[in-house]
Amino acid sequence: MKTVSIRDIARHLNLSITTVSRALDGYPDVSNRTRVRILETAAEMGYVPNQAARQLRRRKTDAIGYVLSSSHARFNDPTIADTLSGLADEAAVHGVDLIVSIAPPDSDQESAIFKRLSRSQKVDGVILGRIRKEDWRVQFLHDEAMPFVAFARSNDAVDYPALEGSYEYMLPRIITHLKSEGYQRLAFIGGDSDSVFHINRLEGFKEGLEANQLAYYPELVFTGNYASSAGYETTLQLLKNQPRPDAIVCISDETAFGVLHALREKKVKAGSEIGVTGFGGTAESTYSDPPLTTVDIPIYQLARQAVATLMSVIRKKKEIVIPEVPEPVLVIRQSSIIGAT
Amino acid sequence: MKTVSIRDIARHLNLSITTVSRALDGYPDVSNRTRVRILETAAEMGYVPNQAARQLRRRKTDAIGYVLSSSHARFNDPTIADTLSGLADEAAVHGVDLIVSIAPPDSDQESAIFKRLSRSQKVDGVILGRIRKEDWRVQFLHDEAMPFVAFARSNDAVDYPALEGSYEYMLPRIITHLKSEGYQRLAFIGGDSDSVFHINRLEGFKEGLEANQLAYYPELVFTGNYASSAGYETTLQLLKNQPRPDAIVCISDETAFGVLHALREKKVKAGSEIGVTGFGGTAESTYSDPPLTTVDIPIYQLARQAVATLMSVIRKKKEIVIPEVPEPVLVIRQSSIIGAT
DNA sequence: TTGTTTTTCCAAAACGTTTTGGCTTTGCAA
DNA sequence: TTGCAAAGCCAAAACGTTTTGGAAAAACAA
Repeated sequence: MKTVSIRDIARHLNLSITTVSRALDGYPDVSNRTRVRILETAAEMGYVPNQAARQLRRRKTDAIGYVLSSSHARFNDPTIADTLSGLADEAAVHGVDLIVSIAPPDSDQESAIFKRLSRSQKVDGVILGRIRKEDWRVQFLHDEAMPFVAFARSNDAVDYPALEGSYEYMLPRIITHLKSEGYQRLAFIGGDSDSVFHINRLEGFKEGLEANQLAYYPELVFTGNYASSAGYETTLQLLKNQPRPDAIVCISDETAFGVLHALREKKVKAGSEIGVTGFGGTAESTYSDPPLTTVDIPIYQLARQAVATLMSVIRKKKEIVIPEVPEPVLVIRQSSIIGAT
Repeated sequence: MKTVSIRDIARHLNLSITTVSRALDGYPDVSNRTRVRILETAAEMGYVPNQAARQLRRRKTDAIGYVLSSSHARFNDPTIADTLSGLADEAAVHGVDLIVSIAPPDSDQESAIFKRLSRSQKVDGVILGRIRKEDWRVQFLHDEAMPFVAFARSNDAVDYPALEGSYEYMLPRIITHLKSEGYQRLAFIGGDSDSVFHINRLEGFKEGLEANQLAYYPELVFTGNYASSAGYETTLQLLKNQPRPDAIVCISDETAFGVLHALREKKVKAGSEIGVTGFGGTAESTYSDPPLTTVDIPIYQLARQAVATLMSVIRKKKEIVIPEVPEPVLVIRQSSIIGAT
């Protein structure tokens, strides 16, 4: 905390603080000899620029924000680790800090956080996760002229950079696979009904059914919470009624784990009796019983790209190139194979 | 981004910026009438104090830092979600920001991050996770006089506030339970060998054996990575040799899941043939096959308490009270019951 | 030589707060 | 009336940078 400022270096070398500042910033109007002297003593004295002063003067913060939705976090969402690693890693690449907050979706806290983030100039930009169909955050940030990038696109009438992170086009592939295995009566367990992920993936589910000439049963479509509990409880319900579905398509791996557990408890064979698929490609999907058919989503990459895009918006690159998102992969395991043990 | 400053308010009301500042900060030397006027126009004009300016002047940042260890994150550690929610929630309570970075343990990046954090005055304090036996970070932060709190205590000769988050005393209880079930030959799959969690829990394991008059087999003790893969691979190894252990104690639930999967693959009945226990109490432990005996750790609470403690250090409370950490609970499920199906 | 350009440096202002050390004005007591 | 205290307000300095707009010195050109 014994902090050395640019002024100390200047005094120490009998130079002006202007020259020291400019030397450190690499301006050409300081001779090589003095530049070297300055760099050396700076290093030697352990100089690190004071962020607050720099921010105040430069009028930017070199920080970006990410607000976890707490429902999200509390349920131990496995994506959170990958997401944060990606965000933090890429932020480091660009030399900016990552400020993480947490709030329930559409809560007062959430709105307070976003107001503070933008108006008190805490961050240069924001990453938006868990996009809702109508998302007040995009309108707000747009109005505030605060740069942002989203993991998916909402329905708001605002043009903004968004990754296509819902991967709804993978659902038809899942369904084609299920049909080829002989499953016919498909259920769907989704997320909260206003999340874009849920809406898009449900849409993909319907399209998949249609493309495969399978019937759509509205009574077999459920909302959930991305967590195991939704899968577990919904499945218990589902098993009570006849006719049963013969396959359950889940919006997340976690949900699918809950389904598997319920089936096991009710002595229904996952795979041979009822097919189950997840979405996400968590490490545990390899180790479940039976191993889970899922879509392997490159969340870590996605997060990195979100930050990369945001930085190009902030730094006012001429055109924002939204980087290609790596293709997800359908991983077929025993949970969706009728001939499985 | 059209930002309104304290000066705007002053001009608008024909007052000095001093008065406005003092009114907003609640000083007594401003009349009630003007205070109200100021508060009203401030709200009306949407004033939010500029953080950088405030930090610069007040010489504190109202932010705390947390550095994820990336090996940690990449393996999809389930504790990360709870930890971060706890940190972020409690940070919000105290009105401070949480800055999250990521770096591999003992790497150059890690040292660069900590240097920047402390010297450029980005944060008022730091939370330390994944404590190592000899942890350079505690010496460093101590030398820099940067406040910090750790989730567990290292061996360094420095006095600092640390929670007792390794809960090694729960291991004897696990072992007593295992013994009472009739298991005798116990294996242990841990974490990285220099982490305090690993060391303490292994110690607890040994003590538990001794207390229960069970033999300690060094060849049955393994390091790992807290993730499923370690459990899976170690178990495959373990099953090749005779005599086998009849129970496997794991340092984390994830590790235990890997163990369960390996056992299933090799047609060994978890529970009746080989007992398995985890540590952590993840939601999935309820849903595994068989359900996993584990120790339910209040990670979220622990994280909150870490922040609370840190804030009391920062705010220079006379004495630092390290809050009581809620008691973990041993949850016994079928994975460690011999009579189980 | 004089004039011109280039190189190298710097004083001062600015960013938006907080804080110090007052200065007026008012009210009250003597 | 004077003296004094309290209440209410403010100018200016400070925090540590960056940036503007030169100025002095050196190098070069004529």
